[in-house]
Parts: sequence; C-alpha cells; structure tokens
Amino acid sequence: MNAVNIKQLAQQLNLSISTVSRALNDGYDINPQTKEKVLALARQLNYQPNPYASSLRRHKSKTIAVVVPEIANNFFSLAINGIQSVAREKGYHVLIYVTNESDRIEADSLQHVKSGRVDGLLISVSNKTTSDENLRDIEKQGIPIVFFDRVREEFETAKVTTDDFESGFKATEHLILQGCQRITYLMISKHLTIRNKRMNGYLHALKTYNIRPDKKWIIECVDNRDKNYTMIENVLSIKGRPDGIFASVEHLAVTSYHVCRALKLQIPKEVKIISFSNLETAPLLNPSLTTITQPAFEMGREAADILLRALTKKNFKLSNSRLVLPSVLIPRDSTRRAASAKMSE
Amino acid sequence: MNAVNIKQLAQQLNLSISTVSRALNDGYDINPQTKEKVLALARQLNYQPNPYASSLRRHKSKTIAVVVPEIANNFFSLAINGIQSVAREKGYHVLIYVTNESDRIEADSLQHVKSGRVDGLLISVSNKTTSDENLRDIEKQGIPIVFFDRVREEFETAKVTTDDFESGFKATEHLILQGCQRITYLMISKHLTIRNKRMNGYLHALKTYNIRPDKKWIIECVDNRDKNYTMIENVLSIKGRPDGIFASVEHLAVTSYHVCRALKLQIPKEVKIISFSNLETAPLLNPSLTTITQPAFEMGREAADILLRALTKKNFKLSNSRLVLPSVLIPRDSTRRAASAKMSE
DNA sequence: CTGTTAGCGCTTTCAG
DNA sequence: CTGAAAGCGCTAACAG
Repeated sequence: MNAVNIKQLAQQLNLSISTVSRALNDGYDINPQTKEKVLALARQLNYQPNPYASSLRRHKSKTIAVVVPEIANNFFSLAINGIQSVAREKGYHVLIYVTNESDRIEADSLQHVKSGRVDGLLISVSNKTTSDENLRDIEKQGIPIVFFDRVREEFETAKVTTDDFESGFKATEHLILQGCQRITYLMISKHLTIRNKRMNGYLHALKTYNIRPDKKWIIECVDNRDKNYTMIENVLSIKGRPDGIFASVEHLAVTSYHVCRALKLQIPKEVKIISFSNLETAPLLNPSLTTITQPAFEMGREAADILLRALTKKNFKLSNSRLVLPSVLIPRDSTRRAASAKMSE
Repeated sequence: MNAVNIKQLAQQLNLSISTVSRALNDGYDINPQTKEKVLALARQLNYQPNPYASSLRRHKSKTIAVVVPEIANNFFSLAINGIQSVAREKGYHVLIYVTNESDRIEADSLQHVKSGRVDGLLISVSNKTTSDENLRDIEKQGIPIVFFDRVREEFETAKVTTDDFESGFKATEHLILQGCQRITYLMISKHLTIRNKRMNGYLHALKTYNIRPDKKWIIECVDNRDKNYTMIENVLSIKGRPDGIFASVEHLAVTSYHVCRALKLQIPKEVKIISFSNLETAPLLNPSLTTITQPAFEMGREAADILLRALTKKNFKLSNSRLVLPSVLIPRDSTRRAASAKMSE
C-alpha cells in the first residue's frame, strides 16, 4: 500500500498538482523541462496513476467487455485471443463474461456493462437470448456495441460474421473440384437459419456445376451417435454410393470416417470428406479430412478494431455495418491450422 | 448518458445522499421503510452505481486479473472458464491478459495490475519468465497472488498445480494394469523438470510392478513429425516390440496411431496407447486412445476460490500453500470428456 | 435512524 | 507556461 500519488510527486518537485498531471498526460501547455523532471521522478518512484480516479473524472475506463456464450471452445477462445491482441495494442483492458449459453447470466453480465464499467461492448449472444432490452439500454448510455458471430439481426449496430451460404458453397465446390459427383450432406444444427443457409450454399454449388441434387443425399442427423452411424452407413451402402461427404459438424465427419473404415472405403480415394470445424482436430484425421472453418482470430481482431475505432475517434457513430469474413478452407494433409489459428507475434 | 446517480435519488426522495448510500449498501443503521423507498426508486430509475467512484473510495474494485500465456488452448480456456464461474458466483469481474508466452508482454500486463486496477491476481507464468520483480511489487501493494499450473516455485504464495510425477505414474500404471509389460515412453517437453517428473513417475510405476525398465524404450522425441514417425516405427518394429505406448504429448500419440495402422498393429489389442492431452481430440481416435489430462476447469475454480477467499476474509494472509490436484484419466471408448470439461450450471 | 462533512486521486476549467 | 479550485460519484466518520 505504498501507493505513490500525484500529490506526492507535486510536493517533492515543488510544483502544483495540476502541473504534474499535465506533465504526465502529455499536455501541450507544459515546459519540456518540467515535464522531464516530473516523468523522471515518476519513473523513479514507480508512480502508477490510479485508474479509478482517472476513470471517474474522464468518464472512460479504457476497458471493454467481451460477452461470449462459451470460452472452452476453440472458436471463441481464438476470437478472444484476437480481441485481446488488438486491445493490448491500443492500451485497452478486456473484461470477460462467459454466459454458458444462459440468457439469465447474459442479462446479469450486461447489467454490469450498463453500470459504465466499460467503454464498449463486444458480444456474441447466447442461443437463448430473445430480447434486446439490455443492449438497448447499454446503447442509450452511449456505450458502443459490436456483435461478432452470434448477432441479433434486428439490432442495428456493427456486426462481424461469416457467411454460411458462402461456406456451404465453398465446401461443396471443393468436393466437386476434387471430382466428386455424388455428394451427401450431413446436416445438424440447432439454428435453423444457419442450417438452411449452409444447405442452400450446398444446393447452389451443385446447381452451379450442373449436378442434380438428390434428396436421399441430404441426411438429417440427430443428437445420437449410433443413429447417425447407421444413417451414414446406410447411405454409404447403397449402390452408386456417395463419393463425397460434406459434414456440417466435425463429429459427423468423425463418424463418417469410422463408417468408411468399417466399410473398407478408402479415404480420400473412394470417398472424400469435408467438414465444418472449429476444433484443432483436423490434423488428427489427416490425411483424410478437409476442414472448413471460421476465421475466428481474425473475427476477434476485426470486431475489436471496429469497436476501438468507435471509441477513439470522436463523434464516431457506429453504423449498422456488416463485415462478412470468408471461411477458411484447410486442405487435408496440411499439418497446421492456417489463417484462422494465426497468432499475433 | 442519462446516468442517474445517488444525488438525484436523494433529491427526489428528500433524503440526504448518505442515507441513500446506506440504503443501497444495506447499511445496518437504516430504517427499513426508507430503505424500501430508496430501493424502489433506484429500481424504477434503473439506477446503476458508478463502479469507479465506489472503487476510488473503497480502494477495491471487485475485479481480479487473470494472466495466462495462451488462451486458444484447451487447458487455459477451461481454466479461465473455471475462474470466471467462481468469480461470477462471488460478484467479481475478470480482466484477462494473454501474454503469448512473451515475458515482455507479461511484464506489461503486470504493470497494469500494479496500478491497482484489480484486487487480486491469478497467474500462470510464461515459459520465458525469469524474474519475480513485478510480482514482488504487486504483492507489496497488498494485492494477493495465486499461481496456477505454471508457478514460480521460489515465490512464496498459494499455488495450484497438478503432479507430473503422479500422472506419469498413473498413466504407466494404467497400461500395466491393462496387461502391458513392455511400455515405451515417448517423451518431449521444453520443460526439463516436467519431463523428468513424468519420466520418474513412469519409472517408479515400472518398479512398483516389478518391471525392469529398459533404456531403449525411452524415446526422446523431437520437434519434427517425420523423425518421430521413424523413431516410433523403429521401436515398434523390433521383435519383442512394446505392447504399450505412453505418449507425453498428444501429437506423439497420433503419430503412434498412424504408425500402428501402417504396421498393421491393432490398437488396443496389440498395442495400447495412453497419452497426455489437454485437447478435446481424444474421442476422435476412439476407441483406441486413453487420455490422461489435467483437471483444468477444477484448477481454475480452486485457484479462484483461494484468491477470492483471501480477498473477502479480512486479515487473511495467503500462505505459501500448495494444492495439488490429481490428473484425470479418460479411458478409451468414453464419448465425452469427464471431470475436467465439466461445466458449471 | 439521518444529515453534515470531508475526502478517494485525478482532470480540467479558469485565472494569472 | 503554471497554480488554484471545483468537482467526477460515492463512502465513511462523526455528530446529532
């Protein structure tokens, strides 16, 4: 508790408190020499400005809040990594709130945000969120909000997302370009819209390459590994079986992988598999699996960048903009994660 | 910026500011009725106390800092999840600093911690850290510190870790109990001490079960997949080949897995594999791989719990205690991660 | 039980 | 260029 403060500096230097403050804050109206003296002593005494006093006075805290549904999840932790890296670059602090997909916990966290503890908010909403009330309040307080990944469409502010249609298209196209003609789509998703967008991407790719879509190749998977196993086994057992599998989540790719092995179907020679994924597991199934993934780290960076720009530019109003980042395709046989896992430094 | 404050509440109620404050803070010296009135109006006007004013006054912020070397890493993100969950329960906020294993960034982050922005610090040090200077300063300011996982042994404060010897022992014992007699240890680790402790656990297990250790079964792996592949291939090709593989990191288990497949060795019938791991990938190699892992989530919870206890109990001095959590063995064929991935809620 | 008062440590007019 | 002074919003003695 030796906390040295601005007052002590002033006394020791026979200066007024305000002069010291100016010196420390790089004020313009200041004699370079006195400034030097102040800085020297500050360094010597290891002076640390009290952030709370300054926040109280300035009405800003150099802190942003990040609210995410999960953290022990490769996508969100990469995103947070991205956020944290730009925050650090710009001298901002990052407060983390994990909601565990609970709208109640989310509301609690936003309540804290409302209190003015932070200057801005980055949020990926929980899958149970149904109201924008808290967000509206926060915005009313003049705290800018940027959504990333899980956005509330009807709430007008900056949003950073990926394009599910595009990635569905890209994944399917990839298989087609590898020579696949009979591509089965293993779909599962709590979010109808995502599911449909990806499927539309799939369908559109087929159409673009003049491949007739076939209903029997769209498999509605469930939350039960055994059932999925059977369904996949069935589709791979019919004659004229698929030569490509597009899995909408990684565990379906894994199940497919096991089915193929059991059926003695060679991957990727006889069956090619591509999968959506946010895990680091792709290399494990190498060389058989191609992965399509969200650029999580980049998303974090972009979102944070937009937010901090809004915070530092004066009179900057966050528009209802949307930044759509392309998905990243990680071909089989690639040892390391590409762009998406790229670390700063 | 409609920020309603305590003063306005006081005016509207014809009360003094201090009475309102007392009502809000559940002071003892307060008429239940006035208290009710105050709370009612506060709710109605959606009053949010200004955290900075209160922190400035009280000299505490209800915020803790978490400093970790990485975040896009299953171990640390689970640990943070644990930390965050107890912080939330106790009404604390969590500030995250990611150092990317850089001692410079770590020092920067600790500099901020020093300023009194937080009441306590949870830290897992970077692998390049060589000095305790910043930590000493922080401690001097009366900010309690708890280490988790990556500790500075010579710094006296509470520490939460796992026991590498124990987990080396446990993993080896597991293989032995499964009937393995010739167990090869694939070792790799930048940290000599960890490496040695685990190996000692391995050796001790062999000894305990009267198995003669054999130098040729301790393989020093390197940072090159191909070389490792060859080394593993070699050891699996000698007659009287190992019937058990203990991999000190997951990617060695994966490589072993591929070698076995190439050599047509059945897993787990002919060769059993156990691996250290903090990834979620174990299920992918099911049913062939057994995993031994750190209880990351628990570690986060325990560490946070100790810190927050130190913060809330008055005159509580953090002793140089050490809490050692047992590693968790996740048998093959288990579909989900066990204890370590357990979520709150 | 309530009001008065004196700050927490810093920033920022406004005068010199 | 520097100093005096007035607070930011809240808490905590201390009187009543």
